[in-house]
Amino acid sequence: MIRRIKGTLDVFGEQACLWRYIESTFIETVRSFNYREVRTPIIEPVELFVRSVGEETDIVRKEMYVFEDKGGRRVALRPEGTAGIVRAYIENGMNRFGAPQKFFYIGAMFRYEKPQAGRQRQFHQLGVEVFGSPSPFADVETIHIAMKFLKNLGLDDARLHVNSIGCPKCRPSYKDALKKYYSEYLQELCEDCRIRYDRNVLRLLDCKVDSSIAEKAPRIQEFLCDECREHFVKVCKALDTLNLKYTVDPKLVRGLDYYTRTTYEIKVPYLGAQDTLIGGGRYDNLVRELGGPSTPAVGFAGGIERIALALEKKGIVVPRDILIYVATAGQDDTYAAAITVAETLRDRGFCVEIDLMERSLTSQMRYANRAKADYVVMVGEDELREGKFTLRDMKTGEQRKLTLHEMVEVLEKACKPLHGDS
RNA sequence: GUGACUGUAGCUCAGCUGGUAGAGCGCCUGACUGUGGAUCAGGUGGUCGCGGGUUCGAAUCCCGCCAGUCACCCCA
Repeated sequence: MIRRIKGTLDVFGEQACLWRYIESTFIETVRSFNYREVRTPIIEPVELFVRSVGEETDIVRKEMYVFEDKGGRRVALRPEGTAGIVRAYIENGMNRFGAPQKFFYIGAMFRYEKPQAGRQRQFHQLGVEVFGSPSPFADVETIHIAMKFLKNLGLDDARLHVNSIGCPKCRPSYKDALKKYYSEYLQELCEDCRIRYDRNVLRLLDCKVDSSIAEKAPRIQEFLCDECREHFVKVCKALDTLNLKYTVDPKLVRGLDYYTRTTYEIKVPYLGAQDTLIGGGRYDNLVRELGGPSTPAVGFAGGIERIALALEKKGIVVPRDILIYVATAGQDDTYAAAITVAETLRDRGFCVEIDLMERSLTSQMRYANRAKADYVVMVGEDELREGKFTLRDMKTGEQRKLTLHEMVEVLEKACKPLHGDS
């Protein structure tokens, strides 16, 4: 038996419905803010990620799928979405359309990691990117979208954590201060932390082995330059205006090098170690660093698998279409009539199933019940003779004989509350 | 990449100290020659994750591999 590659997922049935529900809720939400879709390639030059995500990050150092194509090009499966979109923005000269430019995307990402629940090698992200606005209102709009999206899904218990990690002007002085502080504790640090000390000082803050040293470490807020501090204050104020609850988390450091100023994460308290549903932040220098015009930007990415897990954990179910099963009882001529009935109902927008197994009426009823059909229409000899069909409400067991026209009317009336008002 | 645990029917699991497999649920059919959910009867279903070793004999013991789960690393 050929089996799927480690860390990949086959998704179908109920679960696929859940994914589609997540995606369509996301699209609905971003459309209401007038964001436009962007689709970029899954394969990109390795160099793109080395220069954007960062040479020293784990993503680039050990998690990237890299190969050489037949033309000798060094190719990577994208480990995240932002880099490709920034590349596309520059390559297509999107800045000529003015600012801001607001995009959303949905797609597969790849990272070679040890899989566990909520962490796949092929995983799926949805996200937004805003180009051209240096304003804290842009940061907050992306957060607003993220929170509203989760709320629309029913995840109103998601918790927002925000921080500012400064800019190239003020961050170095903070890093120096951290190094100075930690240099006195080098002996007490865990093995990983000694590596972090040299490679990425900021990461020392969220060590899980021993947090007591980090507790007393200098806080970045005290090192922010005036511009960064003001920016952060405005972000917090705007969040208050929108009534979005948040926690300022000075230890919130993100793993990608391109972030400046605002960083944020949205977590849910019941998913174990993989509890971050959405992560994002501002990246004011990335467009320029990749060769484009100096363009501030901000965005987030959310993990579809994790959001799906959260919804499952909370027992949130996807609203289902009304299902009508057309059952045949009798000979071949009833089947012909049943098809016509089914098709008429489909043309009216209903979701209609008909027997494909040539089973007995009893079996068809069993099937309809199992498929959670809301109504069964029975088409048999009697119905053909009378020109009226039997409509059975599977919930109440009530049934009546109706002409096709009457049946459509009854069903449309009955389904209206479930389809919403229109 | 590191550590720990797990892997028996579609699903949840039982199978004691080695004697080549069971239950519940599900699914199919019937009781019910035009009616689902309840009940009853029958039926379908498994190279015991894969490979090797020990043994007269392995689902059971040993080793390796694969996959999953949990934590770390990191992140969505």
